[in-house]
Amino acid sequence: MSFPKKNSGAKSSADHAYAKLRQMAVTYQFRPGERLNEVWLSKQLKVSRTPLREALNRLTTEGFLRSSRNRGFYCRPLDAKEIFDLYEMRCEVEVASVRFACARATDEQIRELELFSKTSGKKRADMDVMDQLRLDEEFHERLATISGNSEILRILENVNARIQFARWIDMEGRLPHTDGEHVEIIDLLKKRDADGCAKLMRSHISRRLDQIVEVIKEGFARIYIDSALSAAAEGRN
Amino acid sequence: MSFPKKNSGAKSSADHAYAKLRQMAVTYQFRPGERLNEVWLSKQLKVSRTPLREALNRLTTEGFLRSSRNRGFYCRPLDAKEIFDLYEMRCEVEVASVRFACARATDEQIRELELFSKTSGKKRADMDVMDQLRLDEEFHERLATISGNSEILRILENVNARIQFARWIDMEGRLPHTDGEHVEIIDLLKKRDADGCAKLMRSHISRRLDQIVEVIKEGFARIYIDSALSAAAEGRN
DNA sequence: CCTTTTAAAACTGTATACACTTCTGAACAC
DNA sequence: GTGTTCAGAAGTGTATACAGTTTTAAAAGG
Repeated sequence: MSFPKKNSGAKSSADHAYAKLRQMAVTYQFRPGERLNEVWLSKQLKVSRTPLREALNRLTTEGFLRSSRNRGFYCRPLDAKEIFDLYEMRCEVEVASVRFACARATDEQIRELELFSKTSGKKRADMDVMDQLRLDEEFHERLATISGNSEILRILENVNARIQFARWIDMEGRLPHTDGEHVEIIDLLKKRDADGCAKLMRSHISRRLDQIVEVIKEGFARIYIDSALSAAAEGRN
Repeated sequence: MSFPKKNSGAKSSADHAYAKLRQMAVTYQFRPGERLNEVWLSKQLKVSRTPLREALNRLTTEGFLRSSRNRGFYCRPLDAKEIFDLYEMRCEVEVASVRFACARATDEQIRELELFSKTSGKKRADMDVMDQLRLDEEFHERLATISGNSEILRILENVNARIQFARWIDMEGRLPHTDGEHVEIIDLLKKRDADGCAKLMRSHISRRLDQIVEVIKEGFARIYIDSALSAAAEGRN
């Protein structure tokens, strides 16, 4: 019974293209619904169409792109309903995550999480919004890790990436009391208070759910106005 | 703003390969850890390696296969921990699903679900275990549909497929009182009793969670004994 | 015997060629 | 002007060729 060993560190063309395209898709550097030209992209990324299409296919099954027969790949729409569904999903996954962590994380693991939270709390002051957001994502993904359920982590990573743009819009200006809530969660984790954790997590996440339509509107403005400006600056169009 | 239209009905080579391979992977027609030879598979499925690899990649990101650089694709292991995580995940997703359905499904949608449940309850008697299992999956996926959250349905479809083999093993012999529980759920749905629904669903799903290790053992036996027999019958090996 | 070496075979990852579909825009009809 | 037709351009889906890696198995050495 020979199970093949894990991948080595070397990065294939397909992985390279995947990483780059994912970053672009997550941040809506493609406009919603925009068709992606494979030949053009393969020139940009300096890979041939075969590994490029591998990356595009992967991103499609992960929900970052869409595809249509004989019409290729295009950017996912910026859809309020979809973002709403993802927020709801995230809420449920996170509640489960923190409950399982209460039941299963070791004291050591909780201490590590606390250390991470404190360290990042200090760095936070001189960071831009996107970096702060990524720090928050990492906190929650570490929590999911110590929940002991790999599938929860898997889903959470996907959902977080797909709502990142909306959260980024939402966070700008209105700087969050994220840190305080993370401290509270850790305190309840230490006490192994699953119900308390769950309740706090639910309110933490679902608080801004009703703002989504507004956020999406602002999101469209960012995508179309910003990219129109930068396109003009680059002399395109 | 031109959003490309949805796919037509015609099936591409890649889709054909995907459907076939998914079926094989779900039911462990590949042995856990077994390497998949692309040239051999492409001959079997009568498609070239390009669409074949597209299908293999998709199945990998969906969790049905694994891959390793320069060593290609191989069957996912039959891993008790993974199945356990998936069962846990399913439980949380289903509880969320039925709660949302309580809050959002129309009376008409609930009636349709009830009709489906009654119809399939009658057919059940003269069906084999796998078909009964698929009927149960369809009930839960219809429920997820009327929960109104597309992401919940998306996850549930993936999880159900990935635990199908384990559930199939688990169901054989011990024929389930699934129908009765579905009726109960529908009754509580009609009363819009979200807490009742959630509680019932949780017990419905998590009941057999502690049996998983046994199920996996039996699963290995099926895979290796059955396929050894069929291989012998075919004169292979 | 068993281990090590190593050269050929097999296989994967990527590039490229080609067939078929969709898109574009000019010519034409009204 | 507006709408229609249709041929060429552009683009996607698939097959195939090729380069580099891994596997195999036979030979060599202990």
